[in-house]
Amino acid sequence: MKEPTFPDSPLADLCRERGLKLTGQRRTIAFVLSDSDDHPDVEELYRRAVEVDPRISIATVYRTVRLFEENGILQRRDFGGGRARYEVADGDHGDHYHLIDADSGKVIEFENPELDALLDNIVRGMGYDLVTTRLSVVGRKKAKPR
Amino acid sequence: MKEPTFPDSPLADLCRERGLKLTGQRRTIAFVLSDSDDHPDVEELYRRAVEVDPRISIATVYRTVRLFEENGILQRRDFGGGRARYEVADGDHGDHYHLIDADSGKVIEFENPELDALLDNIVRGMGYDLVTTRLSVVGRKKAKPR
DNA sequence: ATTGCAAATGATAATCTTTCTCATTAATAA
DNA sequence: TTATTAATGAGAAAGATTATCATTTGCAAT
Ligand SMILES: [Mn+2]
Ligand SMILES: [Mn+2]
Ligand SMILES: [Zn+2]
Ligand SMILES: [Zn+2]
Repeated sequence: MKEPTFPDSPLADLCRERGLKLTGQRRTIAFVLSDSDDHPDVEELYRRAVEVDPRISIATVYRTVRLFEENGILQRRDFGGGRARYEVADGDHGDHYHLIDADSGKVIEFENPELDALLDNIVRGMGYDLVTTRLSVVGRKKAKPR
Repeated sequence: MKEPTFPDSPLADLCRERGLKLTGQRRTIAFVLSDSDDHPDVEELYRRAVEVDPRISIATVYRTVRLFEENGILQRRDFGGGRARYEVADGDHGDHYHLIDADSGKVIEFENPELDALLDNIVRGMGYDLVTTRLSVVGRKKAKPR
């Protein structure tokens, strides 16, 4: 029974700070997430987690992403493939949006303070406070103008 | 066998124009859709369709919304309740966005040319042509300032 | 108006993602 | 170290959507 050994990730610390029980599986999933800079779905997270510690079930991955999301540790994204995708909340960079390449499916992140402000103003103008923005744009690469 | 009788809807005409076979069921679903000004999901469309003509199955509603969407007659929306919702493409009003009331779930439509332009510019600035914008904002009604 | 045929439909099975159940295991605090 | 309480694993169940296939129907050509 070889316990996998790896350092506690920033997310594992966050988990502890929120008073959540830090189990081996959560430590593993937190490690995998901290190590990712893309937007994996649950199946992909499971694949990565199993590589770190085979003693993990997909049910636990589902449970853990839900728990982390409820605690503001993870953000759930919907890029329209039928499965939820996840990324660390407030990673290095702050709030951001996503551009999806129509042909390759590649996800490109971007920030835009003007967009932040405009959305906030629009919603305020309608008598509401902005709670969540769900925005992704699909684009097709322009042919280089010769 | 009483055939339900109702006029051909604008969507039924569109269906014919695209060369799609205009079956009784499609005529009914088109009628129901033309008659709706909200964002029904498939179950709700089925309920409304059955009221017009009981000889219809939910499988056909699923097939028809897919067909209509593939042919640009309908737009599919995702407001995050797990089921797809539909509305007529290019109805009376042009492109628009959706504000969802966080407490009631009510969907409020809005247009904003400045937002249209900004998104277009952002995407273009990243070397892409804008194909689709998927945007909905969740907001909470502001307490009236006393 | 009839006929023929490809396409659509109804009923239901299958699929896919996510959640639930429950017996077993493990994390934390005393 | 032990006791307690929550988490886990494996698989069943749920919910939405698509697929299957025998039967029906729209419609174009007679
Ligand atoms: Mn920003
Ligand atoms: Mn979705
Ligand atoms: Zn991102
Ligand atoms: Zn709308």
